[in-house]
Amino acid sequence: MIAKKKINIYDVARIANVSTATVSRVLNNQSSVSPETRRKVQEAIKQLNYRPSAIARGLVLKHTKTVGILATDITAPNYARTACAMERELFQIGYNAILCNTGGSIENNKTYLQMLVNLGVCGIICIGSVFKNTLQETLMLSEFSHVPFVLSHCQIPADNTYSVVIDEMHGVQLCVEHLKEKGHKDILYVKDADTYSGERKKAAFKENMARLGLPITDKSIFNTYRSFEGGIAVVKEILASGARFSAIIFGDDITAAGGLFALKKAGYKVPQDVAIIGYNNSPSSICCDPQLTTVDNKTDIMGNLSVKLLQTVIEGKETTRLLSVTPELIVREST
Amino acid sequence: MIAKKKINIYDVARIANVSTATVSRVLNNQSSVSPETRRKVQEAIKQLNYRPSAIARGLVLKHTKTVGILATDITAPNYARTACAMERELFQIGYNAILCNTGGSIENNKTYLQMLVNLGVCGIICIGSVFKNTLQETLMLSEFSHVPFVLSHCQIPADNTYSVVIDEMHGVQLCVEHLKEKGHKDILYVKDADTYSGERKKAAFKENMARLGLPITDKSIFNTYRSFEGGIAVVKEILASGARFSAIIFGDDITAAGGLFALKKAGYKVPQDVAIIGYNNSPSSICCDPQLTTVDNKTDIMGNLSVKLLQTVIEGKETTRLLSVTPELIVREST
DNA sequence: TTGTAGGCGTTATCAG
DNA sequence: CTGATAACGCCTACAA
Repeated sequence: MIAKKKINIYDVARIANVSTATVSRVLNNQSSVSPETRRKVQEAIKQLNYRPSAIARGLVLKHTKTVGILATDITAPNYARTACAMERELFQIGYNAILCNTGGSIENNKTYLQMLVNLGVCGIICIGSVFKNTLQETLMLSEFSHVPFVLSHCQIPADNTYSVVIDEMHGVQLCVEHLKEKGHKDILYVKDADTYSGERKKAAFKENMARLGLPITDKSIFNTYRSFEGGIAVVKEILASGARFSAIIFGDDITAAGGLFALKKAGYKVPQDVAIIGYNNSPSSICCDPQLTTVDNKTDIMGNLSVKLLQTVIEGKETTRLLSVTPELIVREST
Repeated sequence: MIAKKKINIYDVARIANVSTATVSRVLNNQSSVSPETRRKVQEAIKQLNYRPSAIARGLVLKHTKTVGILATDITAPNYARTACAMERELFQIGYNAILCNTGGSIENNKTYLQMLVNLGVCGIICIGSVFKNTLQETLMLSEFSHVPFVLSHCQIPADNTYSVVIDEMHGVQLCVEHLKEKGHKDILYVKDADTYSGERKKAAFKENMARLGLPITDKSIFNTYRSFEGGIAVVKEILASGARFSAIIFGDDITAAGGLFALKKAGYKVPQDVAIIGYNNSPSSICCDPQLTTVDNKTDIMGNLSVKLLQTVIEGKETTRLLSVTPELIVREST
């Protein structure tokens, strides 16, 4: 196949017998062009199957119609769902999404940020509280001061950042309250992520246990890493520790699934002997037997709101700096 | 914060006391520049914290250093993992990935393709056989003929396409053989996707059943939609149909998980009464009780190879049009 | 309403 | 080895 020369605005102008300025006007549908001329131009465009180059346009406008989405790990179901929702929404309003999977290293984060800016993004959305540190130091750089940031699940004090967060402390509160209603007293919490959000959930656990007059000791909180194996490991640790418990809240469904596995192997019946709650309402939570009670993080809403927020900022309108979404407890068989 | 003027190549040239041409040379580290000059320029770059504009560069080079990744649904674990692997690999070799979640509509697909081309991508990777139809008709358009396509899980006859596929027929073969070894005769297959790949898996099932002398009737194959609910529904249908079976192969883990759920509710013991095999080795497969035997699709390898292939094509080197990867059976508790 | 022309930030071609 | 300078494709005053 012969590589045809890329058609440009001059070709269209020539065919339509007008100037490039006029073509540009109908492209960006400005008012000041007569219906007749407009028609001619549109015809030429269609005939040549012309598409304006986003790059050339970007060069003069100082930005391309794109926004960058930074996530540490698209493989995590709730990040994936959030990113998906954002992407969909962005597409609707005519933006391209550049989805980046940073892997979490602070060096990578910076590089990606730099790349995005060089590509002329109109804004950047970061999913997850992992970005707190990177952003904290990076956003001070003047090169980033002109691009608006929307942080999903994270807040930092900088002029050009806007946040939409989920009230995870409330999510944990729901868990504790639910378990108390079910008659549980000895509740354990498994923290499975060393992030800002992980800390907040843990804090919420302590707070609410205290508030409801439930016992909290130095054997009430255990740590592990977010994964099926991490869940197994922490349950072994719990069992070995001799801690009393009739219920465990895990930081994520996949960790809970591992924990459930280990508990069953150890001869415990769930929920009769011990109740279990996961977090994030992932596909895995429904595959467990018993199916996991969990907290839904409203990924779609988070995604949509993030994009809406960014849009109003890009358009220069006045808006709030912070939006907060309320999670929901999904009660299933494990409690 | 005062929005500082974006620093450009002229600023650097001025500070370093050379021409922009020279700056450009050190930027792209061409050989023909004296060590002393190079040093001066690099110093100026660092001093000003200068970053070349990818857009301006793109305008003259006719491409930005980016590649587009098209996927129908990042929410599906194995697409997510594949995309992740690609992204990582791409980043390594200095490319930006523009990850697009098309949702599967043929219209969307086209729009995305167009967007990517307008953004000056160096290549496009499509994940999934869903793109077969879109691409079939779209790639004939001359506007796409200059950009190389790498199709993951898909093949179409066009000059500028290269494929890396997984031998899914072999995957199904492994399932059937494994089941036969375990003494099963009455094996059912559940097709849960109306894609090219879905068809191939079904075909492979028939082929291998016949080859191994196992019975195949009009009640050997059932259809549903890929999801937990789809799995439940199809098992109900199977039960109602009166089909004989001692094992079921599902098109995906999540569907298998639903099927497992329904089977257990109906009083079947797995794997004693009926064996179950899933597909894709997703996190869900490990959360099931019993844990699912499944087929690993080698997402990392698929991702890496796709990128490597694209890279050699972009670099204009000679290469194969087709790469095939072999899946692996992961035997767990459900068989 | 329409056209002319300059500029956006790089790279690449040619001279020196 | 280095420096002018013309593209690249589009937008936008400024003029007509």
